[in-house]
Amino acid sequence: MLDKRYSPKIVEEGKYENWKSKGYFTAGDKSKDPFSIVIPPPNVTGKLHLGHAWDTTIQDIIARYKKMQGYDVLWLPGMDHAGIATQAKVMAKLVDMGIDVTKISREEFLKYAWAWKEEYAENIHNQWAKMGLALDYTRERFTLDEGLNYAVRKVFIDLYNKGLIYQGERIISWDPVQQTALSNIEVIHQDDEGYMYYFKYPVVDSDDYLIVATTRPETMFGDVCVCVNPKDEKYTKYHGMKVINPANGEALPIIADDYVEIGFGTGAMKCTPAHDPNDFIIGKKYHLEMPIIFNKDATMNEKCGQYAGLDRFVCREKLIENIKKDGNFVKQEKIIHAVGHSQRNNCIVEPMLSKQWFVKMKPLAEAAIANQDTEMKVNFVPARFEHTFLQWMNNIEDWCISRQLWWGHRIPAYYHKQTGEIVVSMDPPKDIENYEQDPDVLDTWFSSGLWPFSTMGWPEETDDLKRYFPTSALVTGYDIIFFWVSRMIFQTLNATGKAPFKDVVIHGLVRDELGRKMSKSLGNGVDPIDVIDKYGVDALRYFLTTNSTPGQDMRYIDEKVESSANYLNKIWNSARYVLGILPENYQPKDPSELQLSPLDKWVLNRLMITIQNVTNNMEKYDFNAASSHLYNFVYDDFCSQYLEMSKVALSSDDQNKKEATYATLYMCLKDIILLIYPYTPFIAEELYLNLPNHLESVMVESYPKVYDKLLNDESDKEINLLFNVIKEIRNYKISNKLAPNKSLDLSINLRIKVSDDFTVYLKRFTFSNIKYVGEEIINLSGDLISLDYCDILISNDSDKEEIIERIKKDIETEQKEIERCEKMLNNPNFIAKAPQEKIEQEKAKLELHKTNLINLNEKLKKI
RNA sequence: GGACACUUAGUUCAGCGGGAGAACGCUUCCUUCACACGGAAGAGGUCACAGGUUCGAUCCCUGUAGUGUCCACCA
Repeated sequence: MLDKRYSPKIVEEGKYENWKSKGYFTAGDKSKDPFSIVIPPPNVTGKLHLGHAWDTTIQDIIARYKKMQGYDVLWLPGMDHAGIATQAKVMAKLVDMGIDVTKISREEFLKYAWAWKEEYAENIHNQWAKMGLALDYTRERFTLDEGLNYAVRKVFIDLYNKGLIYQGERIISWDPVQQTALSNIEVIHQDDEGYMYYFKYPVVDSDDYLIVATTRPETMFGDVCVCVNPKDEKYTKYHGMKVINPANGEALPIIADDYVEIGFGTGAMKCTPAHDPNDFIIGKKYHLEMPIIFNKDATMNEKCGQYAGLDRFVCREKLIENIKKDGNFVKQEKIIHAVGHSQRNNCIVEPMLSKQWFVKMKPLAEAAIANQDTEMKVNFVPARFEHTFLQWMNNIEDWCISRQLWWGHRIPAYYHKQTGEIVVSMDPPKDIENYEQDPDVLDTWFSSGLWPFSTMGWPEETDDLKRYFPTSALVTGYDIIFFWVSRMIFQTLNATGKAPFKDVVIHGLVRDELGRKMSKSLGNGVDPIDVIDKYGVDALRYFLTTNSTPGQDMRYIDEKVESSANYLNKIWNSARYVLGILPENYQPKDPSELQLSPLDKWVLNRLMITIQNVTNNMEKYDFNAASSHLYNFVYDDFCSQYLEMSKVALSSDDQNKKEATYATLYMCLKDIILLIYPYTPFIAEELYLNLPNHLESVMVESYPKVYDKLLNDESDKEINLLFNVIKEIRNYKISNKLAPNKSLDLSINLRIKVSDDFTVYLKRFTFSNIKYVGEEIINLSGDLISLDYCDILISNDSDKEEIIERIKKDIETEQKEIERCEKMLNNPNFIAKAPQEKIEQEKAKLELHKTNLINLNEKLKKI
């Protein structure tokens, strides 16, 4: 017997461990069709947040649903080493421990980093278990493990040999805190307040000067020329002359190039090729020098004279002071401009000329774009995110993949100590003592881009690779379409010739109650574990996956989790009731072979429609829509109507009626449990195991099917009428200020055939005394209620005033409806152009409302 | 400067070419035999604004305003 209240803690106890130990999560049943998902590997840097909980629950729902449908489901777990993020955290920890990180060796550091990884991996495992995720742990991978490292090297070497990876000196974004290069998308452009400074650049051998503007005066030490537009008449006379750099007194040539826009700013632009991407292009074009003026920590280097060693921003202030003293300062204006910040530590990044490894993106991007017109097309859900992907692919620049870090995949390039010759190969050169390996590691996203196939053993033709790759679906947030989804697509196409997955299911972000992003600095984050402690994991899962439409953000609202828990309690109690009703050792029977009452037929039809609707929406990954169909069935059809009304049949002596009711109750309850199960596996398992005649676990059940035999709406007319009559009578009592259980005498005129049960139910649920049922009304004195298929005369001797008011109100409503119908039907265009079906509908409505009006008027007369 | 989303009940959100929905909150009534984490009844919305297409628009199209997100090297 179930407890009176659903208590999540008791229900959850031990279930996950049991499922895991029984091997339900392990893929490999060759008799079935495969279905595979790889988890977006979480970073080993911290706790999982609500976003992870959402993302993984969606996957869990898909995995459990597909397994019930008879697929051999592989959901492959794993984690990401998360290069910069992890290295920064480990370094910080070492500093806390009092270790001098400037003296630590690469090998020592990696030892600490691996220990860190072990610790955090355990946290993540615990959280996955709490969430109830059906992950196949026998196939778990880590982006830095040996097999994946092999795949990474293989891809790197292949791309290198194809000429798609090259080493080059280019302007990259430099993170001076981590002291590493970053890729473009690791830089976040933020609108910051700043100043535009205007300085005089005196013209050599002249009293004239040019005015040049800049937001970063400290880069003036790297200036190599001043550019003007050749057509700019203001400056024609200076072509071929030189100006003095007010920062260091050096003479700079004036170069005329139409890159400079006339009329923009002062029309004269300073050019710093080593520290600005545009200036770099000019520098290359004119073969200018490209002096680098920063140290790796973004302090000024020896090229900056008296400013050497200063922080860049301190230098800026001092330099401005000195230029003012020299009389070359013109003005400064406050401006808002986009400044690049490191995604990881928010420091201001510095564009810097640097030798790095790059992936040549154009050919890879073109292949990925072209693939969208083939049968291997990646199907984005919702579809609009395909545009996001294509747009990025169409505008992509080469990808800087080398990072000056230790924690990551070491680049398989070796430099000859004497000749400098580069060898890129899987294994170190034989005479390794003459070589030095590139100290850099690869961007984290380089290895995560291989995740869908590297996890399955590629480049070996493993059984898993053959069976589960390409994967069936991928679930992730829209915020990492660029970082990850796109890269998986072009990397996988390039390495395997196949697209990595069929469907990409994109969800939004979890926000706080006020719609703000959850962040550490705001302190508005919600820990999933706290929510689970309060409401249970099933309520959290249900809340997360049913409260937003696909691709849209969601707010975390505590009350909504609570209401999810209430829903589960409702299901719990309906199950408690049904299980209490069913005879001991009940053997389920096929309802279609029993003598079903109209009520049984009605609810089974509703159930079939519900299964259909839920399944259709599950297929579309629309969990909000799917769940609301089930929700409505549970509350309205099953609990409010069928459960209550079935009590009549159960109290009768008719054994056939009872059997039909048992079978119907059993089927409804079981299917509700199975339909809710992918969302809320713990409570579903608990209830399932309490069902008579159950299998060893809900995890080996199959998904409910629609039985055509049970799908018919014959009984709908009668049952809907019954509900309407009951509702009318209840309303009647309220508007006549009668007690709900007050007995009333009724005379009923029915215009459709109904079963004998009709009056039985009616009596019981309205406490009525039914005097007459037939095709006309006997003459009781009282009030007439007219419905679609029947009229009811209620004897009543209470206050007439209120009744008259009510009838008048009803008449008004009917008149309005008639007016609406007539307006439509009198419109010749409507008759000519609207579909016939619609016209018939309106005609029927008009007739009905007219009849109602006549009846109401009669009623009014009688009073 | 581009792109995408959003604007519907007090709040959070669904929905849809043909009489506006849910949850929470609110009002009234009910401890009745699954559930008071419940039941019954109810109040509450010119579906942002303006045009257009259509027999018919909250829904489709265009524009406007507001909100949010992403992308973008402009000195």
